[in-house]
Amino acid sequence: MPELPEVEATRRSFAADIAAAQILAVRLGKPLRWPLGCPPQDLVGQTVQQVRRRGKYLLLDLNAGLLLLHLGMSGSLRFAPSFPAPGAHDHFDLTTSQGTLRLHDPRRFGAVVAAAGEDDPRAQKLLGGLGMEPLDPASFTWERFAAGLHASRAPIKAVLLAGKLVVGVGNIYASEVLFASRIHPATPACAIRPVKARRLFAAIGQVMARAVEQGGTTLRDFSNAQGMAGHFQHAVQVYGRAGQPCHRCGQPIDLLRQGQRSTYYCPRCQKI
DNA sequence: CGTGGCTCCTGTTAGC
DNA sequence: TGCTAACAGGAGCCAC
Repeated sequence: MPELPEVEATRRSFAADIAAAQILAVRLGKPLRWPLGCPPQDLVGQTVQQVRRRGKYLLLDLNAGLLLLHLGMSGSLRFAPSFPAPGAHDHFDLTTSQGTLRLHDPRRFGAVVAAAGEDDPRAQKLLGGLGMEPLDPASFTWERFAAGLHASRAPIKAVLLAGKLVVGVGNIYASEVLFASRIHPATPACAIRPVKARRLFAAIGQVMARAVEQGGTTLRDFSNAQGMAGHFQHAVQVYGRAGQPCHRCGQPIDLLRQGQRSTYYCPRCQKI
């Protein structure tokens, strides 16, 4: 579910509400992808200073540490004054003086990890190799992007998903930005012509920004921490549209599988 | 070292 | 209707 726009929409939907809140209790459900890494009691009494995002990770800055949250494939957060008893897929509750943050994650690919700070090896292991932030002009520059493309012979779709060059682009948005820039998903990154590379660079920034404005994409069940669905699914051009006509040329959208993931593209508009 | 494949887990859907 | 298999929005790890 959650790619950068969904994670950012989630962040914005509760960051102000939880700021300066004191942690009163921590409840863990079934194991997530990684263990929390400290006794839950160690978090009690700490204060949540702010909520940041790095790639698809949410970073809760505590007065004496850092809490990293990842929503994996099926995770979602909710922030509310109180909750009913936890259901089978509610695996983490952070009760604070200003409300409770609850992680719901049926597939449990998500994670909550405590670290001393961003330089803590536990945090570095997760954040260390991450690429540029597409919504941050200071980070996401054409020069670095072009150099990154030049350095890889892997299919551009795989390069986008890997998150080493640019973060936050998942399976939905990879299809969308490649369609927007008219690049075939299997094109080796280093073989993309400058004109198309320029278009891709621009499309990543624009599509991600637009999707955040729209509150993310709700294909099935995504909602932000206030329970509100996103709207970007109405702007989706190719993802999930196999067999339906291309919005640009009318040709049926096709689907190809790359590394167990499907990519949607227009065979006429997106040539290698 | 770069690259591609496998894997974790559970719910939903397509197909017989 | 019921069973089975394929597939799903992520990404670390392991072999080549």
